[in-house]
Amino acid sequence: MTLDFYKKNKKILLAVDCIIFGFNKEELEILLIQRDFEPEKGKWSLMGGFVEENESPGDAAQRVLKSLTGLDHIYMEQFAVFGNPNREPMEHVVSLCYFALINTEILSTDYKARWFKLDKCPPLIFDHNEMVHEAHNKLKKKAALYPILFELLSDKFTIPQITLLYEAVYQNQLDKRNFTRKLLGSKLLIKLDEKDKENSKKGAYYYKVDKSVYKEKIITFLNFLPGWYEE
Amino acid sequence: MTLDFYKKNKKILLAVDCIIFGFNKEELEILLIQRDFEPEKGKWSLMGGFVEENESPGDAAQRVLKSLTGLDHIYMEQFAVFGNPNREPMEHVVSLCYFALINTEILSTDYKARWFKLDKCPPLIFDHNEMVHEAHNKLKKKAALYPILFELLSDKFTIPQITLLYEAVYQNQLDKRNFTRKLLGSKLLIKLDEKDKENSKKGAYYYKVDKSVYKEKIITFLNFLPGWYEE
DNA sequence: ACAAAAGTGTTGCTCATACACCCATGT
DNA sequence: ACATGGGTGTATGAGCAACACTTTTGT
Repeated sequence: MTLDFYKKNKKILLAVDCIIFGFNKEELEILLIQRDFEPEKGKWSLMGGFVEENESPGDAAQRVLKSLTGLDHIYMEQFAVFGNPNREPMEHVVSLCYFALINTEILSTDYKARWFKLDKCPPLIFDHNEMVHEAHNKLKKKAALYPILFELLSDKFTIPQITLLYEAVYQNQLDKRNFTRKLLGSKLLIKLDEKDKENSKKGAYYYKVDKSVYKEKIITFLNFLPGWYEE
Repeated sequence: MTLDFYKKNKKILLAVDCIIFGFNKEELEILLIQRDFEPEKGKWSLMGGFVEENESPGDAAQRVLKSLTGLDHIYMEQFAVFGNPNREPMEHVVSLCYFALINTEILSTDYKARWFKLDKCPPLIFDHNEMVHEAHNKLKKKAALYPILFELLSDKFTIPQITLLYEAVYQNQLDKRNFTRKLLGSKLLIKLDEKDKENSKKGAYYYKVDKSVYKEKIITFLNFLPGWYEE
Protein backbone atom coordinates (compact mmCIF):
# COMPACT_ATOMS: atom_id res chain seq x y z
CA MET A 1 0.00 0.00 0.00
CA THR A 2 1.09 3.49 -0.71
CA LEU A 3 -0.07 6.97 -0.07
CA ASP A 4 -2.77 6.30 -2.63
CA PHE A 5 -4.33 4.42 0.19
CA TYR A 6 -5.87 7.68 1.23
CA LYS A 7 -6.93 8.64 -2.26
CA LYS A 8 -9.48 5.93 -2.82
CA ASN A 9 -13.00 7.19 -2.69
CA LYS A 10 -13.66 6.52 0.95
CA LYS A 11 -14.75 9.97 1.86
CA ILE A 12 -18.24 10.32 3.20
CA LEU A 13 -20.50 13.02 4.50
CA LEU A 14 -19.99 13.61 8.18
CA ALA A 15 -22.59 15.64 10.04
CA VAL A 16 -23.12 16.82 13.57
CA ASP A 17 -26.60 17.04 15.10
CA CYS A 18 -27.23 18.90 18.33
CA ILE A 19 -29.86 18.16 20.92
CA ILE A 20 -30.11 21.46 22.76
CA PHE A 21 -31.68 21.22 26.19
CA GLY A 22 -33.18 24.13 28.07
CA PHE A 23 -35.24 24.52 31.22
CA ASN A 24 -38.17 26.91 31.41
CA LYS A 25 -38.55 26.83 35.21
CA GLU A 26 -40.98 23.97 34.91
CA GLU A 27 -40.14 21.57 32.16
CA LEU A 28 -37.24 20.29 30.15
CA GLU A 29 -37.31 21.56 26.58
CA ILE A 30 -35.35 21.14 23.39
CA LEU A 31 -34.65 23.64 20.65
CA LEU A 32 -35.78 22.65 17.16
CA ILE A 33 -35.75 24.31 13.77
CA GLN A 34 -38.01 24.08 10.79
CA ARG A 35 -36.03 22.89 7.79
CA ASP A 36 -36.01 25.45 4.98
CA PHE A 37 -34.50 23.19 2.34
CA GLU A 38 -35.14 19.86 0.71
CA PRO A 39 -35.40 17.06 1.48
CA GLU A 40 -38.04 17.22 4.20
CA LYS A 41 -38.47 20.98 3.82
CA GLY A 42 -40.86 22.39 6.39
CA LYS A 43 -40.51 19.56 8.86
CA TRP A 44 -39.04 20.00 12.30
CA SER A 45 -35.51 18.91 12.83
CA LEU A 46 -32.56 19.04 15.14
CA MET A 47 -30.03 21.69 14.36
CA GLY A 48 -27.13 20.19 12.48
CA GLY A 49 -24.46 20.76 9.91
CA PHE A 50 -21.63 19.11 8.07
CA VAL A 51 -18.11 18.83 9.37
CA GLU A 52 -15.90 20.92 7.12
CA GLU A 53 -12.50 19.91 5.87
CA ASN A 54 -10.60 22.06 8.32
CA GLU A 55 -12.48 21.77 11.53
CA SER A 56 -12.89 19.13 14.17
CA PRO A 57 -16.36 17.69 14.82
CA GLY A 58 -16.41 19.45 18.17
CA ASP A 59 -15.73 22.77 16.46
CA ALA A 60 -18.45 22.01 13.97
CA ALA A 61 -20.92 21.40 16.75
CA GLN A 62 -19.97 24.64 18.49
CA ARG A 63 -20.34 26.46 15.18
CA VAL A 64 -23.81 24.97 14.71
CA LEU A 65 -24.78 25.89 18.25
CA LYS A 66 -23.55 29.43 17.82
CA SER A 67 -25.37 29.87 14.52
CA LEU A 68 -28.63 28.89 16.19
CA THR A 69 -28.31 30.47 19.61
CA GLY A 70 -25.65 33.13 19.30
CA LEU A 71 -23.90 31.56 22.26
CA ASP A 72 -20.27 30.55 22.65
CA HIS A 73 -18.66 28.00 24.94
CA ILE A 74 -21.77 25.94 25.43
CA TYR A 75 -21.60 22.81 27.54
CA MET A 76 -21.71 20.00 25.05
CA GLU A 77 -20.95 16.32 24.85
CA GLN A 78 -20.76 13.83 22.03
CA PHE A 79 -22.90 10.88 23.04
CA ALA A 80 -23.76 8.79 19.98
CA VAL A 81 -23.10 8.08 16.34
CA PHE A 82 -25.91 7.42 13.93
CA GLY A 83 -24.55 6.00 10.72
CA ASN A 84 -26.82 3.48 9.06
CA PRO A 85 -26.21 3.75 5.31
CA ASN A 86 -29.92 4.36 4.70
CA ARG A 87 -30.74 6.71 7.54
CA GLU A 88 -31.08 9.60 5.12
CA PRO A 89 -32.78 9.07 1.77
CA MET A 90 -30.34 10.91 -0.49
CA GLU A 91 -26.98 9.68 0.56
CA HIS A 92 -25.07 8.00 3.33
CA VAL A 93 -24.54 10.60 6.04
CA VAL A 94 -22.89 9.65 9.30
CA SER A 95 -24.05 11.86 12.11
CA LEU A 96 -22.24 12.60 15.35
CA CYS A 97 -24.74 13.50 18.04
CA TYR A 98 -24.04 16.08 20.70
CA PHE A 99 -26.26 17.10 23.54
CA ALA A 100 -25.91 20.66 24.77
CA LEU A 101 -27.12 22.45 27.88
CA ILE A 102 -27.93 26.13 27.74
CA ASN A 103 -29.50 28.71 29.96
CA THR A 104 -32.62 29.75 28.10
CA GLU A 105 -32.67 33.22 29.57
CA ILE A 106 -29.51 34.34 27.84
CA LEU A 107 -30.84 33.27 24.49
CA SER A 108 -31.76 35.97 22.03
CA THR A 109 -34.92 34.88 20.31
CA ASP A 110 -34.59 36.33 16.85
CA TYR A 111 -33.43 33.06 15.42
CA LYS A 112 -35.90 30.88 13.64
CA ALA A 113 -36.00 28.13 16.21
CA ARG A 114 -38.59 27.08 18.72
CA TRP A 115 -38.55 25.43 22.11
CA PHE A 116 -40.58 22.26 22.52
CA LYS A 117 -41.36 20.47 25.71
CA LEU A 118 -39.46 17.22 25.64
CA ASP A 119 -42.58 15.11 25.99
CA LYS A 120 -44.41 17.11 23.33
CA CYS A 121 -41.72 16.90 20.72
CA PRO A 122 -43.18 16.80 17.19
CA PRO A 123 -42.25 14.12 14.64
CA LEU A 124 -38.77 14.93 13.39
CA ILE A 125 -36.97 14.12 10.17
CA PHE A 126 -34.99 10.94 9.65
CA ASP A 127 -33.92 9.35 12.94
CA HIS A 128 -33.90 12.58 14.94
CA ASN A 129 -36.61 11.47 17.37
CA GLU A 130 -34.47 8.51 18.27
CA MET A 131 -31.53 10.83 18.80
CA VAL A 132 -33.58 12.97 21.16
CA HIS A 133 -34.60 9.91 23.12
CA GLU A 134 -31.01 8.71 23.44
CA ALA A 135 -29.86 12.19 24.38
CA HIS A 136 -32.35 12.32 27.22
CA ASN A 137 -31.23 8.91 28.46
CA LYS A 138 -27.62 9.93 28.30
CA LEU A 139 -28.37 13.17 30.10
CA LYS A 140 -30.06 11.27 32.91
CA LYS A 141 -27.13 8.92 33.35
CA LYS A 142 -24.55 11.66 33.24
CA ALA A 143 -26.42 14.03 35.54
CA ALA A 144 -26.86 11.30 38.14
CA LEU A 145 -23.10 11.34 38.62
CA TYR A 146 -21.98 14.81 37.61
CA PRO A 147 -23.51 18.17 38.51
CA ILE A 148 -23.90 19.26 34.91
CA LEU A 149 -27.51 20.38 35.20
CA PHE A 150 -26.43 23.70 36.68
CA GLU A 151 -25.54 24.63 33.10
CA LEU A 152 -29.28 24.91 32.51
CA LEU A 153 -29.78 27.50 35.24
CA SER A 154 -28.92 31.17 35.55
CA ASP A 155 -26.00 32.35 37.62
CA LYS A 156 -28.21 32.58 40.66
CA PHE A 157 -31.01 30.22 41.48
CA THR A 158 -32.96 28.87 44.43
CA ILE A 159 -32.97 25.36 45.76
CA PRO A 160 -36.62 24.81 44.83
CA GLN A 161 -35.66 25.73 41.27
CA ILE A 162 -32.89 23.13 41.17
CA THR A 163 -35.25 20.58 42.59
CA LEU A 164 -37.83 21.30 39.90
CA LEU A 165 -35.09 20.93 37.32
CA TYR A 166 -34.08 17.49 38.58
CA GLU A 167 -37.70 16.45 38.73
CA ALA A 168 -38.15 17.56 35.14
CA VAL A 169 -35.08 15.71 33.92
CA TYR A 170 -35.93 12.48 35.73
CA GLN A 171 -39.70 12.85 35.38
CA ASN A 172 -39.94 11.88 38.98
CA GLN A 173 -40.96 13.37 42.28
CA LEU A 174 -38.19 14.08 44.75
CA ASP A 175 -38.39 14.52 48.49
CA LYS A 176 -37.59 18.20 48.51
CA ARG A 177 -36.39 18.16 52.09
CA ASN A 178 -33.83 15.43 51.59
CA PHE A 179 -32.77 16.77 48.23
CA THR A 180 -32.15 20.19 49.75
CA ARG A 181 -29.87 18.61 52.30
CA LYS A 182 -27.97 16.72 49.66
CA LEU A 183 -27.46 19.84 47.59
CA LEU A 184 -26.20 21.83 50.54
CA GLY A 185 -24.03 18.95 51.67
CA SER A 186 -22.32 18.88 48.29
CA LYS A 187 -20.47 22.10 49.15
CA LEU A 188 -21.17 23.14 45.60
CA LEU A 189 -23.43 26.05 46.45
CA ILE A 190 -22.69 29.49 47.86
CA LYS A 191 -25.60 31.14 49.63
CA LEU A 192 -26.37 34.70 48.59
CA ASP A 193 -28.08 37.34 50.73
CA GLU A 194 -30.91 37.84 48.29
CA LYS A 195 -34.15 35.92 48.39
CA ASP A 196 -36.64 35.01 45.72
CA LYS A 197 -39.97 36.18 47.07
CA GLU A 198 -41.99 35.61 43.94
CA ASN A 199 -42.73 31.97 44.37
CA SER A 200 -43.43 31.75 48.04
CA LYS A 201 -44.27 33.85 51.02
CA LYS A 202 -41.27 32.90 53.04
CA GLY A 203 -38.96 33.33 50.10
CA ALA A 204 -36.07 31.06 49.07
CA TYR A 205 -32.46 32.13 49.22
CA TYR A 206 -30.58 32.45 45.99
CA TYR A 207 -27.42 30.44 45.58
CA LYS A 208 -24.61 30.44 43.07
CA VAL A 209 -22.26 27.65 42.06
CA ASP A 210 -18.84 27.55 43.65
CA LYS A 211 -16.94 27.42 40.38
CA SER A 212 -13.74 26.07 41.90
CA VAL A 213 -15.52 23.14 43.51
CA TYR A 214 -17.63 22.70 40.39
CA LYS A 215 -14.61 22.33 38.15
CA GLU A 216 -13.39 19.65 40.48
CA LYS A 217 -16.67 17.87 40.90
CA ILE A 218 -17.61 17.95 37.30
CA ILE A 219 -14.86 15.45 36.64
CA THR A 220 -15.51 13.39 39.72
CA PHE A 221 -18.38 11.28 40.88
CA LEU A 222 -20.98 12.98 42.99
CA ASN A 223 -24.00 10.79 42.75
CA PHE A 224 -26.77 13.27 43.19
CA LEU A 225 -29.43 10.69 42.73
CA PRO A 226 -28.59 7.44 44.43
CA GLY A 227 -31.29 4.93 43.95
CA TRP A 228 -32.11 6.27 40.55
CA TYR A 229 -31.72 3.65 37.89
CA GLU A 230 -31.91 4.21 34.20
CA GLU A 231 -34.76 3.06 32.00
CA MET B 1 -30.77 25.62 -0.93
CA THR B 2 -31.34 22.65 -3.14
CA LEU B 3 -30.29 19.08 -3.38
CA ASP B 4 -26.91 20.37 -4.48
CA PHE B 5 -26.48 21.11 -0.84
CA TYR B 6 -25.25 17.59 -0.50
CA LYS B 7 -22.99 17.78 -3.53
CA LYS B 8 -20.56 20.33 -2.27
CA ASN B 9 -17.23 18.85 -1.41
CA LYS B 10 -17.85 18.31 2.26
CA LYS B 11 -16.92 14.69 2.31
CA ILE B 12 -14.09 13.72 4.55
CA LEU B 13 -12.24 10.60 5.56
CA LEU B 14 -13.92 8.83 8.44
CA ALA B 15 -11.99 6.16 10.27
CA VAL B 16 -12.61 3.82 13.16
CA ASP B 17 -9.84 2.91 15.59
CA CYS B 18 -10.22 0.05 18.05
CA ILE B 19 -8.68 -0.27 21.46
CA ILE B 20 -8.88 -4.00 22.07
CA PHE B 21 -8.56 -5.00 25.69
CA GLY B 22 -7.61 -8.47 26.89
CA PHE B 23 -6.73 -10.00 30.23
CA ASN B 24 -3.89 -12.47 30.59
CA LYS B 25 -4.84 -13.69 34.09
CA GLU B 26 -2.64 -11.03 35.63
CA GLU B 27 -2.63 -7.81 33.69
CA LEU B 28 -4.75 -5.77 31.36
CA GLU B 29 -3.40 -5.79 27.82
CA ILE B 30 -4.20 -4.21 24.49
CA LEU B 31 -3.78 -5.61 21.02
CA LEU B 32 -1.59 -3.60 18.64
CA ILE B 33 -0.39 -4.03 15.09
CA GLN B 34 2.74 -2.98 13.33
CA ARG B 35 1.84 -0.75 10.41
CA ASP B 36 2.92 -2.21 7.08
CA PHE B 37 2.27 0.88 5.02
CA GLU B 38 3.24 4.53 4.92
CA PRO B 39 3.02 6.89 6.61
CA GLU B 40 4.61 5.69 9.84
CA LYS B 41 5.33 2.24 8.39
CA GLY B 42 6.82 -0.10 10.99
CA LYS B 43 5.48 1.78 13.97
CA TRP B 44 2.96 0.31 16.35
CA SER B 45 -0.60 1.38 15.98
CA LEU B 46 -4.15 0.66 16.98
CA MET B 47 -6.11 -1.43 14.56
CA GLY B 48 -8.27 0.79 12.42
CA GLY B 49 -9.89 1.25 9.06
CA PHE B 50 -12.01 3.57 7.04
CA VAL B 51 -15.79 3.62 7.11
CA GLU B 52 -16.99 2.54 3.68
CA GLU B 53 -19.82 4.10 1.77
CA ASN B 54 -22.30 1.39 2.57
CA GLU B 55 -21.64 0.47 6.14
CA SER B 56 -22.29 2.06 9.48
CA PRO B 57 -19.35 3.00 11.70
CA GLY B 58 -20.33 0.21 14.09
CA ASP B 59 -20.18 -2.30 11.25
CA ALA B 60 -16.83 -0.90 10.22
CA ALA B 61 -15.49 -1.41 13.72
CA GLN B 62 -16.78 -4.99 13.84
CA ARG B 63 -15.19 -5.61 10.44
CA VAL B 64 -11.88 -4.27 11.71
CA LEU B 65 -12.13 -6.36 14.85
CA LYS B 66 -12.91 -9.49 12.89
CA SER B 67 -10.07 -8.92 10.45
CA LEU B 68 -7.63 -8.72 13.35
CA THR B 69 -8.98 -11.33 15.72
CA GLY B 70 -11.20 -13.58 13.65
CA LEU B 71 -13.95 -12.98 16.19
CA ASP B 72 -17.55 -11.94 15.64
CA HIS B 73 -19.97 -10.20 17.97
CA ILE B 74 -17.34 -8.61 20.15
CA TYR B 75 -18.42 -6.33 22.96
CA MET B 76 -17.62 -2.89 21.74
CA GLU B 77 -18.48 0.69 22.52
CA GLN B 78 -17.86 4.00 20.80
CA PHE B 79 -16.37 6.31 23.39
CA ALA B 80 -14.64 9.22 21.69
CA VAL B 81 -14.08 11.14 18.49
CA PHE B 82 -10.66 12.39 17.52
CA GLY B 83 -10.93 14.88 14.72
CA ASN B 84 -8.40 17.68 14.88
CA PRO B 85 -7.69 18.68 11.29
CA ASN B 86 -3.98 18.12 11.78
CA ARG B 87 -4.03 14.92 13.78
CA GLU B 88 -2.70 12.99 10.79
CA PRO B 89 0.00 14.50 8.61
CA MET B 90 -1.43 13.69 5.18
CA GLU B 91 -5.02 14.69 5.39
CA HIS B 92 -7.86 15.44 7.74
CA VAL B 93 -9.10 12.12 9.08
CA VAL B 94 -11.82 12.02 11.71
CA SER B 95 -11.52 8.92 13.83
CA LEU B 96 -14.28 7.27 15.83
CA CYS B 97 -12.79 5.38 18.75
CA TYR B 98 -14.18 2.11 19.99
CA PHE B 99 -13.01 0.08 22.89
CA ALA B 100 -13.54 -3.67 22.69
CA LEU B 101 -13.35 -6.44 25.25
CA ILE B 102 -12.33 -9.91 24.18
CA ASN B 103 -11.45 -13.14 25.83
CA THR B 104 -7.83 -13.70 24.91
CA GLU B 105 -8.09 -17.46 25.09
CA ILE B 106 -10.41 -17.74 22.13
CA LEU B 107 -8.10 -15.71 19.97
CA SER B 108 -6.24 -17.50 17.20
CA THR B 109 -2.75 -16.08 17.19
CA ASP B 110 -1.78 -16.29 13.54
CA TYR B 111 -2.62 -12.66 12.96
CA LYS B 112 0.19 -10.16 12.88
CA ALA B 113 -0.74 -8.43 16.07
CA ARG B 114 0.80 -8.43 19.49
CA TRP B 115 -0.49 -8.00 23.01
CA PHE B 116 1.08 -5.28 25.11
CA LYS B 117 0.63 -4.69 28.77
CA LEU B 118 -1.31 -1.50 29.14
CA ASP B 119 1.38 0.19 31.20
CA LYS B 120 4.09 -0.94 28.80
CA CYS B 121 2.45 0.28 25.68
CA PRO B 122 5.02 1.45 23.08
CA PRO B 123 4.84 4.87 21.42
CA LEU B 124 2.06 4.74 18.88
CA ILE B 125 1.36 6.71 15.72
CA PHE B 126 -0.50 9.98 15.67
CA ASP B 127 -2.70 10.47 18.74
CA HIS B 128 -3.19 6.75 19.39
CA ASN B 129 -1.53 6.83 22.81
CA GLU B 130 -4.03 9.43 23.89
CA MET B 131 -6.83 7.24 22.57
CA VAL B 132 -5.58 4.32 24.63
CA HIS B 133 -5.46 6.48 27.72
CA GLU B 134 -9.00 7.72 27.19
CA ALA B 135 -10.20 4.20 26.47
CA HIS B 136 -8.81 3.01 29.77
CA ASN B 137 -10.48 5.87 31.61
CA LYS B 138 -13.77 5.16 29.93
CA LEU B 139 -13.47 1.48 30.69
CA LYS B 140 -12.94 2.26 34.36
CA LYS B 141 -15.98 4.50 34.54
CA LYS B 142 -18.21 2.10 32.67
CA ALA B 143 -17.08 -0.99 34.54
CA ALA B 144 -17.71 0.69 37.88
CA LEU B 145 -21.41 0.71 37.04
CA TYR B 146 -21.93 -2.14 34.61
CA PRO B 147 -20.59 -5.70 34.82
CA ILE B 148 -18.94 -5.57 31.41
CA LEU B 149 -15.58 -6.93 32.53
CA PHE B 150 -16.90 -10.47 32.36
CA GLU B 151 -16.48 -10.12 28.62
CA LEU B 152 -12.75 -10.43 29.24
CA LEU B 153 -13.04 -13.80 30.98
CA SER B 154 -13.73 -17.32 29.75
CA ASP B 155 -17.09 -18.94 30.20
CA LYS B 156 -16.04 -20.27 33.55
CA PHE B 157 -13.82 -18.48 35.99
CA THR B 158 -13.06 -18.30 39.69
CA ILE B 159 -13.72 -15.42 42.03
CA PRO B 160 -10.03 -14.82 42.63
CA GLN B 161 -9.66 -14.45 38.85
CA ILE B 162 -12.39 -11.80 38.67
CA THR B 163 -10.80 -10.00 41.56
CA LEU B 164 -7.42 -9.97 39.82
CA LEU B 165 -9.14 -8.59 36.74
CA TYR B 166 -10.72 -5.71 38.64
CA GLU B 167 -7.42 -5.01 40.35
CA ALA B 168 -5.71 -4.89 36.97
CA VAL B 169 -8.30 -2.56 35.46
CA TYR B 170 -8.28 -0.16 38.41
CA GLN B 171 -4.61 -0.64 39.27
CA ASN B 172 -5.67 -0.92 42.83
CA GLN B 173 -5.76 -3.48 45.61
CA LEU B 174 -9.16 -4.80 46.61
CA ASP B 175 -10.22 -6.44 49.82
CA LYS B 176 -10.79 -9.88 48.37
CA ARG B 177 -13.13 -10.89 51.17
CA ASN B 178 -15.52 -8.00 50.73
CA PHE B 179 -15.28 -8.12 46.97
CA THR B 180 -16.18 -11.80 46.99
CA ARG B 181 -19.26 -11.03 48.99
CA LYS B 182 -20.27 -8.28 46.63
CA LEU B 183 -19.86 -10.49 43.61
CA LEU B 184 -21.92 -13.27 45.12
CA GLY B 185 -24.52 -10.80 46.33
CA SER B 186 -24.99 -9.52 42.80
CA LYS B 187 -26.81 -12.77 41.88
CA LEU B 188 -24.90 -12.60 38.64
CA LEU B 189 -22.88 -15.75 39.19
CA ILE B 190 -23.84 -19.40 39.05
CA LYS B 191 -21.62 -21.70 41.06
CA LEU B 192 -20.33 -24.76 39.25
CA ASP B 193 -19.30 -28.05 40.84
CA GLU B 194 -15.78 -27.90 39.48
CA LYS B 195 -12.91 -26.30 41.32
CA ASP B 196 -9.71 -24.72 40.09
CA LYS B 197 -6.98 -26.46 42.06
CA GLU B 198 -4.03 -25.04 40.17
CA ASN B 199 -3.72 -21.78 41.99
CA SER B 200 -4.34 -22.79 45.55
CA LYS B 201 -4.47 -25.79 47.79
CA LYS B 202 -8.03 -25.34 48.84
CA GLY B 203 -9.17 -24.69 45.32
CA ALA B 204 -11.62 -22.07 44.15
CA TYR B 205 -14.99 -22.91 42.71
CA TYR B 206 -15.63 -22.06 39.10
CA TYR B 207 -18.58 -19.82 38.32
CA LYS B 208 -20.36 -18.84 35.17
CA VAL B 209 -22.38 -15.75 34.40
CA ASP B 210 -26.15 -15.99 34.66
CA LYS B 211 -26.86 -14.68 31.19
CA SER B 212 -30.44 -13.73 31.90
CA VAL B 213 -29.49 -11.60 34.88
CA TYR B 214 -26.48 -10.28 32.98
CA LYS B 215 -28.60 -9.00 30.11
CA GLU B 216 -30.70 -7.18 32.66
CA LYS B 217 -27.86 -5.83 34.72
CA ILE B 218 -25.77 -4.73 31.81
CA ILE B 219 -28.27 -2.01 31.16
CA THR B 220 -28.79 -1.08 34.77
CA PHE B 221 -26.57 0.38 37.42
CA LEU B 222 -24.82 -2.07 39.63
CA ASN B 223 -22.00 -0.12 41.16
CA PHE B 224 -19.43 -2.78 41.66
CA LEU B 225 -16.91 -0.33 42.97
CA PRO B 226 -18.49 2.30 45.16
CA GLY B 227 -15.93 4.63 46.52
CA TRP B 228 -13.88 4.39 43.39
CA TYR B 229 -13.43 7.76 41.81
CA GLU B 230 -11.98 8.46 38.44
CA GLU B 231 -8.59 10.05 37.87
C1' DA C 1 1.57 -29.87 61.65
C1' DC C 2 1.70 -26.04 59.06
C1' DA C 3 1.35 -22.75 55.36
C1' DA C 4 -1.44 -20.58 52.14
C1' DA C 5 -5.28 -19.30 49.84
C1' DA C 6 -10.67 -19.44 49.86
C1' DG C 7 -14.36 -17.88 51.93
C1' DT C 8 -17.61 -16.32 56.28
C1' DG C 9 -19.07 -13.54 60.50
C1' DT C 10 -19.23 -9.45 62.91
C1' DT C 11 -18.92 -4.68 64.01
C1' DG C 12 -19.01 0.17 63.38
C1' DC C 13 -19.90 3.69 60.34
C1' DT C 14 -21.84 6.43 56.54
C1' DC C 15 -25.57 7.69 54.11
C1' DA C 16 -30.24 7.37 52.02
C1' DT C 17 -35.06 7.47 53.15
C1' DA C 18 -39.11 8.75 55.57
C1' DC C 19 -41.44 11.88 57.92
C1' DA C 20 -42.35 15.06 62.05
C1' DC C 21 -41.70 19.47 62.80
C1' DC C 22 -40.31 24.49 62.90
C1' DC C 23 -39.80 28.99 60.20
C1' DA C 24 -41.10 33.15 57.67
C1' DT C 25 -44.37 35.81 55.61
C1' DG C 26 -48.44 37.44 52.48
C1' DT C 27 -53.21 37.54 52.79
C1' DA D 1 -54.78 33.45 62.33
C1' DC D 2 -53.74 30.64 59.08
C1' DA D 3 -52.20 28.80 54.81
C1' DT D 4 -48.17 28.03 52.09
C1' DG D 5 -43.96 26.79 50.79
C1' DG D 6 -38.91 26.84 52.75
C1' DG D 7 -36.06 24.52 55.44
C1' DT D 8 -34.13 21.48 59.79
C1' DG D 9 -34.09 17.39 63.10
C1' DT D 10 -34.17 12.80 63.87
C1' DA D 11 -35.07 7.76 63.65
C1' DT D 12 -34.63 3.63 60.88
C1' DG D 13 -32.37 0.68 57.88
C1' DA D 14 -29.26 -0.67 54.04
C1' DG D 15 -24.80 -1.35 52.62
C1' DC D 16 -19.87 -0.77 52.72
C1' DA D 17 -15.02 -1.02 55.00
C1' DA D 18 -12.26 -3.29 58.18
C1' DC D 19 -10.66 -7.23 60.00
C1' DA D 20 -10.89 -11.53 62.99
C1' DC D 21 -11.79 -15.96 62.00
C1' DT D 22 -12.86 -20.59 59.89
C1' DT D 23 -12.29 -23.92 56.08
C1' DT D 24 -9.75 -26.81 52.91
C1' DT D 25 -5.96 -29.20 51.27
C1' DG D 26 -0.96 -29.89 49.46
C1' DT D 27 3.40 -30.48 51.34
